Amino acid sequence: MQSAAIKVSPAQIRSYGIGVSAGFIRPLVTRNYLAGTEIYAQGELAGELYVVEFGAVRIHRLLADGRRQVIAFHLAGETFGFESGGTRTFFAEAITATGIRPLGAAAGNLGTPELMALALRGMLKAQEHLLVIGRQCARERVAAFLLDMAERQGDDVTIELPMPRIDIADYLGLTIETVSRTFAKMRAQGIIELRGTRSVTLKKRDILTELCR
Amino acid sequence: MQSAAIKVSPAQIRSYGIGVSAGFIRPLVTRNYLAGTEIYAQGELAGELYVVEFGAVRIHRLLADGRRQVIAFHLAGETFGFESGGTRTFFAEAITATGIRPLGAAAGNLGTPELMALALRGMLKAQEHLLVIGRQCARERVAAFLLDMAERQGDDVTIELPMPRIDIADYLGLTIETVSRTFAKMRAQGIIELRGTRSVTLKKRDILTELCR
DNA sequence: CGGGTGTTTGACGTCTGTCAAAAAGCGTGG
DNA sequence: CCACGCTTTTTGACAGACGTCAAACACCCG
Repeated sequence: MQSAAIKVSPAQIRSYGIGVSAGFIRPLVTRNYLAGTEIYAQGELAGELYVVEFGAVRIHRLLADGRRQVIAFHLAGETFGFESGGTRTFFAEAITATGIRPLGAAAGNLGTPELMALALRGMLKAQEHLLVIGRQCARERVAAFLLDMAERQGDDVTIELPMPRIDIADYLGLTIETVSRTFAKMRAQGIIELRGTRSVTLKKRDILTELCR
Repeated sequence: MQSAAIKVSPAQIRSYGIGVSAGFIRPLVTRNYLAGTEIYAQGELAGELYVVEFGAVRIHRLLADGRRQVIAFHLAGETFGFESGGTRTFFAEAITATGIRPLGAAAGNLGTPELMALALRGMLKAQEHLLVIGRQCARERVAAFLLDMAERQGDDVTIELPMPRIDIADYLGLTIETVSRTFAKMRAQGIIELRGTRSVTLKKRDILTELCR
């Protein structure tokens, strides 16, 4: 369980403990997933919406020959699981050790205005991502990704990437090699700093911003 | 007005007539737009949702240097104008002579379950389009586009493309030249037939389907 | 201190983009 | 109804960014 690629807080450990030990018949509030495990699969009956308690989730889809597109990443506090129709259209997997909490609402029913807003926000994100993937070069795509991750982590200068390079590549419509080379070039130019492979410090945010115009 | 690139039915002419001649103070039910005119612009205050009565609408976004991504096309009967937040995130333009009818609902408020379903459907479409743009080659993208257009036109063998090549290119994340070459190759292989530039007959739908796996 | 996964780097190929010009459509006007 | 001119589309030649294949390297965990 501690094989998670990211540090686990005491609260998260506690959550794990509950999930593992307690034997209630009613489902536990938080469900826990190990790194790399499936939350739901394409084709399944659409279930509920979820909030990420800790960890990170990737939503993706596959082509017949294995090509993969990561549709979205979801970090702590974010909601996922919206569907249009009765079945799951995508796969959802835990990237690192992850806890999620089911919302009362079903995937296709937006009961409250808050949920509607979240659904519309999800649509917007997907549509904006279309511009990135459809019309920007590798360097610009990586810049957009880094800025997006930074914004979702409180606009800190140093950000943690919970996902491996291959996920970033599949999210940006690139190959792992291109992502790696782009990171390397940005580092060489002093735009970013890499501490290990999952930690990035944005040294020249203005240049990254400029790349996303 | 007859400069529209697509034939205009008597009902459409009638609608135009009303729009042009009547001087009511209350807004007319159907609003008419000439080919190429703006329906709303990025940055505007988000208004209402619209249903396309006839014609076709493109939703798009621009980068600073003019690169453009077409997010979606909307044909007769389809609803557009969803927004997440108070302002328009994209441009909406009439492709051909187009009539749209405002729904009562505002862009950010999904009053009814029907509207929620439409919003979720829009999200799904955008997410599926991510896979096409992010992971498929030119040939596969064009195949996906043709099948999508066919499905939305009653799965007829012959489909009408209301948009010029440049819109298709910007929708698929390609250049106009690549789209043209891909069409040419498909025609040479007997997969499609082109009658004029806006009319396509799908001769071997199975091959197109196979390309989208 | 290894072994395995994940990442980086290198060499090379190719698909798509770019630039340019010809051809085809389409609307206008004679 | 046909000729003209503009726009859109097609075609061609060439270039470049990114993908592919392969190997070295780093990191993580036992």
